[in-house]
Amino acid sequence: MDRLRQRADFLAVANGARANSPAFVLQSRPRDDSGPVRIGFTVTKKNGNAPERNRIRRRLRELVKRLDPVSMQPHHDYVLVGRRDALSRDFATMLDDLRIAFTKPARHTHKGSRGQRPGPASAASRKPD
RNA sequence: UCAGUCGGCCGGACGGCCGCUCCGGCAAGUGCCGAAAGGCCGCCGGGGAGGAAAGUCCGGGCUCCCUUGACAUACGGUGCCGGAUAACGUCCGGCGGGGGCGACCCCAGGGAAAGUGCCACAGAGAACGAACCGCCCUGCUUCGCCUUCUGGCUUCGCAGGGUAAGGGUGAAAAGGUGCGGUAAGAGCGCACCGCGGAUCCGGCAACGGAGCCGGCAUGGUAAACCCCACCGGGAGCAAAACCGAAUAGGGACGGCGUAGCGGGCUGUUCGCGCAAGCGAUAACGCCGCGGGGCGAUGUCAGGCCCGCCGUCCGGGUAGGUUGCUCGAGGCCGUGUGCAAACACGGUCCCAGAGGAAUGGCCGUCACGUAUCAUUCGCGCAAGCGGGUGGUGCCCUACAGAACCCGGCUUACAGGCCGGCUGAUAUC
Repeated sequence: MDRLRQRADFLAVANGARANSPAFVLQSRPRDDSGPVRIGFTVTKKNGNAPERNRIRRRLRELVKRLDPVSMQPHHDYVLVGRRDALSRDFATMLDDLRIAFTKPARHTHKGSRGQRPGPASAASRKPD
């Protein structure tokens, strides 16, 4: 799994499918080549000052690390857009949110319709595998 | 002990699991990604946010541009004196003014006799120095009284003059206080204070002190214009250097071909001319007796230009690499200096990311805080202070390096240390 670094890649993914969650928005886009899954992170300035933005990005990155790689579609690009709730939301709950978000845009990949499914509010803490 | 003041320091600790990034060493398929430049992959060891990394307000280094090297002008900045420094608007030590019992704190602190402007309201008057109420004198008139006198005292008013003591206005009223003086007054005279001048003494200087002289003349405002002195070329690491595609476009050479196809422009007639062209012309052809209609925003032939393939050259973009961390560097010691700081010696290498690493999730402890229980001391009591334990909260404030230094400013939970001052108590 690679990181997304070029600005052009971010712009391309931003036009793809979306899945919303209280702590983040997941954007995705299939690629033509057979490269690995790539993922990038975006936290805008309206989410807080620099230490808070750093913390949001680090928690999101840790979520992706903990997630089983199987749940992601092969040769797709993903972008996680952070929200302010990512600072305080329970980590195990966010992990469930992300797992659900990854299953969602697989059905609507081509239409680009924004699937909207908030994660379960009270999630039992699950073992992160 | 309490209150205060100044300065310095810290800004959670330990552990577990899983990671990120850089450096060094070893290993390394000629492996993977990419057209290339270039990048990625293993193991071991080590480093990895701050006192403000922030605001981007000053000063530098460095890079490029321009030449401006100097002077002048414009613009901007600085503004008591001396020192420190690469430099500064910073720092240190003094001076002057103001505040505080004091330690100590604050100061946009050059020039108002170069010039211009402004000084609201109130007030008579606010700057080529002012008489509103007063006070005083003289003349005239008038009321009353005393009287021997052409005299004296007194009341009202008018006119002329003197006056800055008193009242009133104001942020500020023309030196202040006292004594003398006077019709009443006034630096009119004198003493002290203030102000100004030159002299002398101390100090590198800002400035301070002394006696002498001057009778006071220059009100405030320069964070109003201005004057004086000093300083300043511009842009900034997204600077800049190197490598460098795809695609489009530029140039050179070669190949194929000089034919066909596609696109664009030209396209009438007559005369002269070999032609290039020049001149004339709506003037041509057909139908029609004619008016008129059609050919015609047309077409053929011909001419000119562009388009193919390959190699190379040069410029630019995406992208990549460098710049990128050894520095006016940190720590320790010695010396000089009141100090800021400087010199010498020793020692250490201490973040280098680039959609941006330095972390995520937990556990234990400490700290803080809220509440409950219990206990101790003081007290009649209400209550106050302290200890222990449980639980909850915050599980930490302000805040994230972005080329690098020196400063300034601003933000900051909580805590530690030291100097000094005042008050109280005790000896």
